[in-house]
Amino acid sequence: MIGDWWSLLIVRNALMGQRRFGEFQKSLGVARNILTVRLRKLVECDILEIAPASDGSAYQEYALTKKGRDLFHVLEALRQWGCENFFETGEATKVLVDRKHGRPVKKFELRAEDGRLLEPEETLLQLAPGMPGR
Amino acid sequence: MIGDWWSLLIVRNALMGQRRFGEFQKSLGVARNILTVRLRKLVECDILEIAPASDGSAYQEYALTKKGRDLFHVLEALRQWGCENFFETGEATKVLVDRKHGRPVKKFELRAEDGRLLEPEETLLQLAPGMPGR
DNA sequence: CGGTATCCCTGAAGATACTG
DNA sequence: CAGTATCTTCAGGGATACCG
Repeated sequence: MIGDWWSLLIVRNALMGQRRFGEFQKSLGVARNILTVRLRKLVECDILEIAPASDGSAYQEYALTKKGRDLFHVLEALRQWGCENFFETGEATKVLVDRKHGRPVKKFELRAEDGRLLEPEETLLQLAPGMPGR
Repeated sequence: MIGDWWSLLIVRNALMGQRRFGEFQKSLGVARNILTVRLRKLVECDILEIAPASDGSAYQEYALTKKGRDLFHVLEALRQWGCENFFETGEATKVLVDRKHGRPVKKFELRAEDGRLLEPEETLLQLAPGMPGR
């Protein structure tokens, strides 16, 4: 249900308060057709539910259900794992391996678009260009 | 690092005590070439490390590092999420949606190969045919 | 704004044969 | 037993055009 590229990121952003199609689309940079399918699947799985727009506009919103909010613990465990194991030494590096043979290619640091090295707490939101979840 | 189809399942099985190439291969049913690449990547990421075979055979084993063992918390959060949200009512169902449009196709139950309905604690090991992790 | 429909491409995974 | 090399398939994702 949440093993694909985007679903867990959508849930994460929903936990941060996002509710609208356009919010998810812009914050994640996901293609709109994909987002449509992911949102529908999450609704079908009872992780999100459709709610009337809170701002009175004609559109709908996507709200987390209990099952969806419960995923916080998974996200939090993942976040902690990342923080403890990749930032305690101060190095925010990412391992790159050759896709075919799994051999190391290079390691690079996670930097913001302005070149600044990212702090741990930022990396949940700001990821390297080309990675999902920006 | 662990977002692909197999890596987290390999770590899970490693947490259950598996250490050998062949053990992972048989228990997960993953293609051997893929397993090679995944194991190498996990080693490169410092989640697994290569150790001499404990049984004295000429081969090596894959042992979890601290970073790898720390993933237990992620797996455990995931397991609990699954148990609480999909088994508290007694129904072990899986949602199937159309890949292209995300619309519901059908729901089916998780059954063992003999047709018996699976208990929650079994589903971490026994998944429906066609799913990874068997 | 919030989608839907269509086309295309890539890369993840599988099958299979071979090897030390 | 534990891989490696090669080929193939296919689902996931992206781009784009269109719509109410």
